Amino acid sequence: MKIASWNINGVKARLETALTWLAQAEPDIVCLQEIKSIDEGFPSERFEELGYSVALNGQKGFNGVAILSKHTIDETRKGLPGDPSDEQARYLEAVISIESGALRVASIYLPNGNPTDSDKFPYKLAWMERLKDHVQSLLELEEPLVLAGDYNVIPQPEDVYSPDAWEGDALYRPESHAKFRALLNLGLTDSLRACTNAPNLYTFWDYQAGAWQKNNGIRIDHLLLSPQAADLLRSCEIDKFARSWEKPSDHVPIWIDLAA
DNA sequence: ATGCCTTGTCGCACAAGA
Repeated sequence: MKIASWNINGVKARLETALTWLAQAEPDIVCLQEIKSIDEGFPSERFEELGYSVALNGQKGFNGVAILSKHTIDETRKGLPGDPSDEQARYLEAVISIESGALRVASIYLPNGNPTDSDKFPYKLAWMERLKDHVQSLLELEEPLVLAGDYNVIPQPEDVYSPDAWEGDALYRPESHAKFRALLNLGLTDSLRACTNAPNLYTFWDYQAGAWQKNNGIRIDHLLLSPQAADLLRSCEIDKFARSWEKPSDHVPIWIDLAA
């Protein structure tokens, strides 16, 4: 069971690139972020032609998350509980039928939070608190759970080309680290770190300043697992090659293989 | 130094991203 996460930075601009990667990588389930489209504008047919069912939580112009699955999607949840006034489309959860039972998957686009002196930073921290509360309730189900997405958090110094350059940034602030650790401390496993402690493994390279050419990357896309999912983890890989393609997203796909 | 790209929006520049 191959499960991927990919911030595609616009589904319309990235459609052919995404289809090419899907045909080649053949993931069972894909969590997409930043589709930048309303549900009605999402080219679902193109993905259905490849055998995927599509679940969406779209938004006009910004944000927007999706889940593609070759297995049946039984139910979905759009948005995190805890703030009815939050209209940003950043969370989608699906229960997917697999041979061994049910697998719960979430596609997460955690707020960036910059600039940190604006209301965007407290929004990020509050969103992380809501995510933690919701995940805590999901863990009580004691089922395989995969929380996949763009977390906009650089977990550790070894996850960034130059920690000094990110000092003070919302992706690297102590408050962001504390919230991310609190989430992990519920009992989640960071898939990549369960498979390797190698430094300088990145999932994002800025379009600007030759970041890709200089390998000035950061690791901010993560697949976090419940204990029942972590027990099934076989491998975790980053498809770095996708960043060198024409018209690339600034993020690349990261995926896990589960023994399920 | 928030820019040096890239995307989407009814755009003829701008916000947002990270």
